[in-house]
Amino acid sequence: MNPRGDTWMALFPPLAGLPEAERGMLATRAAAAALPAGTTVFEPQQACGAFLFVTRGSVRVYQLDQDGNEIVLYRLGPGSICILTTMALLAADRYSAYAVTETEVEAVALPGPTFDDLMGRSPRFRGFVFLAHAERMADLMRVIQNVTFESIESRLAARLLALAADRGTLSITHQQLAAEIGSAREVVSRHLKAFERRGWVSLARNRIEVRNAASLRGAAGDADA
Amino acid sequence: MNPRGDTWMALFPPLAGLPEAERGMLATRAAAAALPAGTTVFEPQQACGAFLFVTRGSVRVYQLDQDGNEIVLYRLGPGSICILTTMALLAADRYSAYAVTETEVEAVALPGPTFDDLMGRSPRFRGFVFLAHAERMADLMRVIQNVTFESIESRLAARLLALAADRGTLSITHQQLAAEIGSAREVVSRHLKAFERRGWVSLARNRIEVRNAASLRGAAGDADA
DNA sequence: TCGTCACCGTGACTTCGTCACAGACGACAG
DNA sequence: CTGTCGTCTGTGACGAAGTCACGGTGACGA
Repeated sequence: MNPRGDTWMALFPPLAGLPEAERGMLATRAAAAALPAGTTVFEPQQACGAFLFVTRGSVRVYQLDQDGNEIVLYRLGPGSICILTTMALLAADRYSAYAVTETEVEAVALPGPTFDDLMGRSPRFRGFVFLAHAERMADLMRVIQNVTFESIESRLAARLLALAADRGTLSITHQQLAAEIGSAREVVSRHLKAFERRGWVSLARNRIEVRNAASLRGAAGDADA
Repeated sequence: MNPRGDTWMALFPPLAGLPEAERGMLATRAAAAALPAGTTVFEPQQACGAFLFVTRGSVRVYQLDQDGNEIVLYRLGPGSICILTTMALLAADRYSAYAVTETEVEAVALPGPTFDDLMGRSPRFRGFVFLAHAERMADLMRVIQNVTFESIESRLAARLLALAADRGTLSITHQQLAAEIGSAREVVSRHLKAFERRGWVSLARNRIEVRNAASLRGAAGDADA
């Protein structure tokens, strides 16, 4: 049923301490699923009825307003669970958030009843779920901190570094970058141009190369934490 | 032990469906507490070790940056639970949020072990807790939506209406109002002056009177949702 | 009555968001 | 190879919002 056995559990350190019986439940009741890049995983007024463990790839969760403005709230990678579907599952509430796969994503789905069973049976599993909720809550609070108190320049620098990771170069448009930090394309373009003039990055269509990460880190300051 | 018996549970509709045994646990294990106005309930690096039901009064939860800038995240009133302490209790995570009582507050505290016991025992109680988490998460997403996409004027109008409720007048400084919406005092002062010129409010030291709620509602637009 | 202190008003300036529009690049068909 | 087309990027102009500096003013106690 699960093509990779229960090895996916290794991606979730808090699950390591679960008793064998509960690991067995996870292994036998969970079903793996693969989603191509660009799949809409979640949007308002429509919920997926399972508890999802992400085992590979990346899911971007973002907010939209009615004019199409966008801001990225957080990303889910291997080892994360989708808290929006959990909320929708258990609290029947509705959010104004969207989630889309950025790459091909593999996830393990736990049926609602099994999830609830585990929540009742296992203090450790409860701790795991609460921890995940706490992390997402912290993500949202970080976003609020950034948009409210940090300058565009520092947020942009921080986000460039985060997205480039150690690859040093990234394929992204200015429009997408603006959506990352909840700003406007023109504003991002101007700041990138300024970064380029200072020799911190090189710009080309759809491509940004980080040339001086140290300076960017300095400009990032406290942004993103 | 609990001076008001278990009548406080009536404030939490989702608890109504709990079996008698679980209501009994809540009634006998929970302890009431009263906090004077201005008490710091929560701040980073320091957690209170219990699960809190607010039964009277109002708690303001807000974020600070290092320069003293402030933004209100949400309020807890009668019928709300304090999710930050829950998180701290179960996930041992730390937040950059502060919580302070705005009025005298009465709360019912459930010891950690009893909370965990109930979480394991009662699917309904789990649903209740998840619903509370979902509501706070929705609050944070609303804050993000507002600070990112809404104008100061609409946010200010919306917040004036929310704070004035139906009393029509409120005692608050421009500085506090700025903290409500995460802006600066001067900006708020200027917009209030504009509102006054339009006859929507009257201003005095420490006092704002709403004179034309309909116009304010119009200006609020989609802010606060 | 006189400081003192918090609160409020205002001008000047910077940063950011919005609008309009002009180039520039890449993919692709003919 | 070349023209076309859609997307991406650059830029000026302007309004909205944040920052800084400073002055006025009302409440309140010494």
